[in-house]
Amino acid sequence: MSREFRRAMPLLPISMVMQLTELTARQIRYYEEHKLIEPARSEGNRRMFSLDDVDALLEIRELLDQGINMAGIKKVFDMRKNNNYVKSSNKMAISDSELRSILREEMQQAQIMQKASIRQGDLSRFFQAKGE
DNA sequence: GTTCTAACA
DNA sequence: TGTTAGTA
Repeated sequence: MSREFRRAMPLLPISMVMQLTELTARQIRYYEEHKLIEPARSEGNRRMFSLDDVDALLEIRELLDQGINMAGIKKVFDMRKNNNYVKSSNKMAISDSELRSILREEMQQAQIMQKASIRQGDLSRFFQAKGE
């Protein structure tokens, strides 16, 4: 119980988190707006991040690198919350089945809006992988 | 000097 | 998202 307590303990200023995650302050604050993380606040209203926050941020960046957008990332996080994700040994940022699930919905939405929403990350490979 | 919010490019 | 303005 002590370990988890410390992981949730707010102690890092945004500058540290920026270096640890390679994310800009703008992005970190933006993700907070979208409830992907909820850092504590110091008396001076300064954000105080816990190791859990950094962990979440690292995963967000992981998904970002894979070409997933905010909407997709939100879905992944919601899925974890609802499915009560395995948090002990599973360090995978995201499973293939999950990824495809997200991607499928993204594709449908993109078609509906007649506007590609996630073309940046060469997502086609996840759908052509059948023949491979 | 660092971080915050808000807002505009 | 980047960046900037005006603060705390």
